[in-house]
Amino acid sequence: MVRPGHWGVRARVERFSEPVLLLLLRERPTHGYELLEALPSLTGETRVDMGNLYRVLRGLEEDDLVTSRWEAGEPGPAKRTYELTVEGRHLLDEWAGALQGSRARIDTFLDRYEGR
Amino acid sequence: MVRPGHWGVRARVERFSEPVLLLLLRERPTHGYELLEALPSLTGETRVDMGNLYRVLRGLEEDDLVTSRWEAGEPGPAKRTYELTVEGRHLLDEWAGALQGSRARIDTFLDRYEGR
DNA sequence: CTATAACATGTGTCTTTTACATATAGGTAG
DNA sequence: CTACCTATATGTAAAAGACACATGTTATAG
Repeated sequence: MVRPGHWGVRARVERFSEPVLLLLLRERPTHGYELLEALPSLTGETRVDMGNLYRVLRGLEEDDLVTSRWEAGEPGPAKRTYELTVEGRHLLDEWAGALQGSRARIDTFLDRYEGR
Repeated sequence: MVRPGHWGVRARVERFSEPVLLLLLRERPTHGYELLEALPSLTGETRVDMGNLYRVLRGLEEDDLVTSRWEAGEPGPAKRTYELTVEGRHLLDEWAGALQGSRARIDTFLDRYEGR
């Protein structure tokens, strides 16, 4: 991030992929690789780290925020399909509220920035 | 963060204290402790880590984004007053642009969230 | 005059989060 | 057979953040 003489600036929300995953899973059950491809359009990142993505998904499952099942009968490698639970839905709601607060703080910053 | 059975949700922008510092310093030269007290109103955090704050300030100075001088002649402990440089001003501009993008992504997320 | 508190700047270190690299395996196209 | 895409996963390093403590100045309360 800090290359000599240059401070890269990205302004990302911490752990933003988590609420994005929950949102995508609220729309329909989805498997990891498909989520991996859908994430960039929402996160704005060119690529998403797959290793961490799968870890987040299993972490969510450990806390019963999602459930998973192996998808059988389809061609290609086995897919683990994730589905949002009621608790997961609640967490998404919490994230939405927190993100509204985050947006408000960014607005405050930008208003003050544009003040001159 | 992950207490058993509860996923805390904070939705903070990564390294947000950095652009906030730059913004405050654009308004006027300020010393560390004063910045420490001014930060919470802009970051939304109840408290700001002083250790990391001073480290960020010295990091900014290393890259010539701010300059500092010891304030003499005043009562009380010596104060190191920081002042924004032209490069620092440019970095602030970069942050402002990046934060606009960040806000746009949050808006996209919330629109899709409120979609049902 | 002494203890306490507020001001002010800093270091040390652990945990959490993110980044980068690699492993494994089924299926398809050339 | 080889290369590539799909799909899931582990190992580990680096960056960012959290928590604890050290040091010195000055003002105020007892």
